[in-house]
Amino acid sequence: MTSSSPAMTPQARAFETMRTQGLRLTSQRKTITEVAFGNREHFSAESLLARSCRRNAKVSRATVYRTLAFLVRAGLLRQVGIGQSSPLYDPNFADHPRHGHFVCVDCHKIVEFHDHCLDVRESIVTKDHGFSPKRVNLQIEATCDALREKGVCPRNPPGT
Amino acid sequence: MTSSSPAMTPQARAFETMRTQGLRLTSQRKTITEVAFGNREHFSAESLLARSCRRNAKVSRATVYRTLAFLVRAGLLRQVGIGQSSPLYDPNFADHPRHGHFVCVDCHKIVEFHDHCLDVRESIVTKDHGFSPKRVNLQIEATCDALREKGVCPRNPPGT
DNA sequence: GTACCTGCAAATGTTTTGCAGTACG
DNA sequence: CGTACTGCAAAACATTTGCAGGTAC
Repeated sequence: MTSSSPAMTPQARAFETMRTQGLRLTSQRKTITEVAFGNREHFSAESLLARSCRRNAKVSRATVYRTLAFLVRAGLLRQVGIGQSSPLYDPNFADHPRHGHFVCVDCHKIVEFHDHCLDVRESIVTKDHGFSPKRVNLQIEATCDALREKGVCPRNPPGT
Repeated sequence: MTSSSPAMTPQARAFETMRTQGLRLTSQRKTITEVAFGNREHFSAESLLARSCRRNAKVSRATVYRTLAFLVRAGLLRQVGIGQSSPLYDPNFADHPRHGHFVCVDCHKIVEFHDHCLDVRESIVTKDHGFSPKRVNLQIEATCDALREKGVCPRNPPGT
């Protein structure tokens, strides 16, 4: 297992890719990458900067943007346009490239999901149109059933 | 057929909605709406401004943005984040709310498609997660089979 | 006639870039 | 040690907004 195998963490794959491309593993890139993949939450460039600075004072906005661009180019991160003013980044993309997103219209939470039947059908439809699918981006805006029926959203309990 | 029936054109529905909401039908709103729904191509705010100005000199950037926001709010237009710097707007959304987009990685063309099986499966998966789907956004980045096999993309013939 | 709408230009917010200094390998 | 990388601050964009004047109804 030398090069970027799927068994490696996205973080490790990022460092590996930097090494392979002859890019220097600076303390800034290390911090930003660790923070980006430090949890499974989607994040904005600005929040990544804030959290990176908290861990390593020597991180600037410019370097955050430059490192984000690298991670996206490397296929380890994806931008998801969830309709906000600024885009969010999805740290789970490398491990689960085919997952989609529910965006709850009620509580604005983002829930990830994956369905094999959808994958298959998407592939068939794409082929039928003379294409071969490379990357799929599926986002479903939806309302919360529990909230409508019981008045409470299980993902967003009252008193929060 | 009084209020916004599906049989009306999106343009007519836009004017109808303005009237219903007590908004004034100014020459600027008229021009911008007509240009937006004037063909089936996706467009950016900037290109909408340019084309609107060509038809009616008295159209400003601010009014274009304000009118775009209205048309999106009214459900007649949708923003599609096709990865560009600025978002594109989809004039076919009102007539075909469930269609998805192929984005050709080779020629960068956008091709619309619709598949009923996908609709059904999306709905089931959404329900399984405790949601009710309201709006679906599916974007598939793909390569052109004909280009790979024959060296020519039928949507983008050589000499273009 | 008047409230709503528009254009202008400035403000805002986000991302990019040029450059001089810094530090990785 | 040299070259790639960084921080800074300015630039480049995209979009929004306040306000004075214009216009649909």
